Amino acid sequence: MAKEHLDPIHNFARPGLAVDVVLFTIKDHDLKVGLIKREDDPYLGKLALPGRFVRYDEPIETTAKEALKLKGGVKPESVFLEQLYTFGQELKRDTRIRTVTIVYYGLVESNKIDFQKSNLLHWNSAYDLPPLAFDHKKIIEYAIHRLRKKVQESDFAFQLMPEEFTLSELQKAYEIILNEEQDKRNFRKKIIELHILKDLKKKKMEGAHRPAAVYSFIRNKAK
Amino acid sequence: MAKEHLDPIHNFARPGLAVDVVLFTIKDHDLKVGLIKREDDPYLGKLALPGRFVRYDEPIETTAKEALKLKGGVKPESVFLEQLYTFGQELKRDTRIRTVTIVYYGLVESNKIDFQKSNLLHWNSAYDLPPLAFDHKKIIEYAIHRLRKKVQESDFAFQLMPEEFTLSELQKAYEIILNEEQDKRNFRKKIIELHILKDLKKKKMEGAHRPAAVYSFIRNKAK
DNA sequence: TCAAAAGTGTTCTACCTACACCCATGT
DNA sequence: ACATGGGTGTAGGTAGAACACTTTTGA
Repeated sequence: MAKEHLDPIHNFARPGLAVDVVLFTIKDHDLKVGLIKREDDPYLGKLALPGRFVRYDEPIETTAKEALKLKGGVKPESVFLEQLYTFGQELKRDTRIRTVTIVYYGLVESNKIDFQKSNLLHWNSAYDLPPLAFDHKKIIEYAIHRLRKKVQESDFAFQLMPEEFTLSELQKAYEIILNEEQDKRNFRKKIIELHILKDLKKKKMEGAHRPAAVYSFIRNKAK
Repeated sequence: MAKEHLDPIHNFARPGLAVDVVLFTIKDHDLKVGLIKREDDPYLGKLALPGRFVRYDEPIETTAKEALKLKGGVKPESVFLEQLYTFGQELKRDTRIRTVTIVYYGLVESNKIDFQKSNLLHWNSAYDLPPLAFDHKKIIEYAIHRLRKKVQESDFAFQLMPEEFTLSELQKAYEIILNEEQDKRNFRKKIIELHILKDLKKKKMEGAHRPAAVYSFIRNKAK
């Protein structure tokens, strides 16, 4: 077979390749997503997902972590990250240059975020979004969908819990993500049977009511 | 904020961006995957997934379809296609150039393939793969995993059934994909309750046994 | 003693699994 | 009449959903 069957990779322009990150946390009893204010055209001044172009020698997950660090002021080590989807259908997404975007979504525990210093990210409710740049609103909605699926079929909600917590606190996190109330008894039954909790034999005294048992997770990595 | 915060998209080399396709069909009571023989280094002569570099103005799904057409000799209209994952961690995947690969997987009904003329694709058993180029073996295994999940939680196996078929034929397709036997009564109960089959009120006479009822699918697109 | 959240079991239902025999045909 | 695949129902187990009262504390 002759040369004309080769991909002429050196002979045509390559699209730009970017990574955007949908970063979630739970704060003020709400699911928040970290957004930046764009400083460039197009969509100058609009809120957008933090992102970054993929450098030539950079693994794409590294690009995602760099975007978190540089655009979001968040330490990547404290973030659970998973690839969501790659968007490259709508050629008009970025008017500067034709760009394909690999989107990751992530979870951070809210007390790992410096809400004072890191004024880079605007933490907006994921359930009440203003108009965003590009198709980022659709992307966030898709990320919520995947996050819910993941929470329901695995045991990784602990990504956004502190080291020690009570069952009621864990239940609240589930309720915020799933956006619906959970039955207390069924919830506890389900969680206990996962055998991922360690009873710390401590009580959390808080308020004028019976103190709650304190737990930690046995393992510290999502499966 | 000043210029140094801009992504210097014009100031650094972009990675190459490619699409590979894992194309499945069922033939000879086996799950087959369509592979091409590489005509370039690296891995010259090895079998690999059909793929193509993304052109500057080409939506990525179009790239996948072009790869099917040009590298595989398969009409894209007859293929169900879904994005699988984007691989861009291992920088040594392609020794010519640093490349990120968006992988799609697809299903074709086997009688839409011209096995004579289309000698471009080698239809290898997905369950007994020879050594392949790059990390394509791992990718195919991941695609099988997703295919099984998709088949179990949706009703899209009809993507690889002909227009008219019997319940036993459909069951065989499921068994090949899931790689395990299904109970005949339970299988029929499940399928009937999906209400996606139309009884064509015909009988398929074949062999020395009771003739089978012939069905078609009510809708013709995967959800 | 009251308010407020923690903690705890049982029943019902829906779905999945396992399993065995008769039916219609060609030879 | 027999071999071959087509076609059918029931019983048991499991997982999830609904549901209400007692306990422990601080004020």
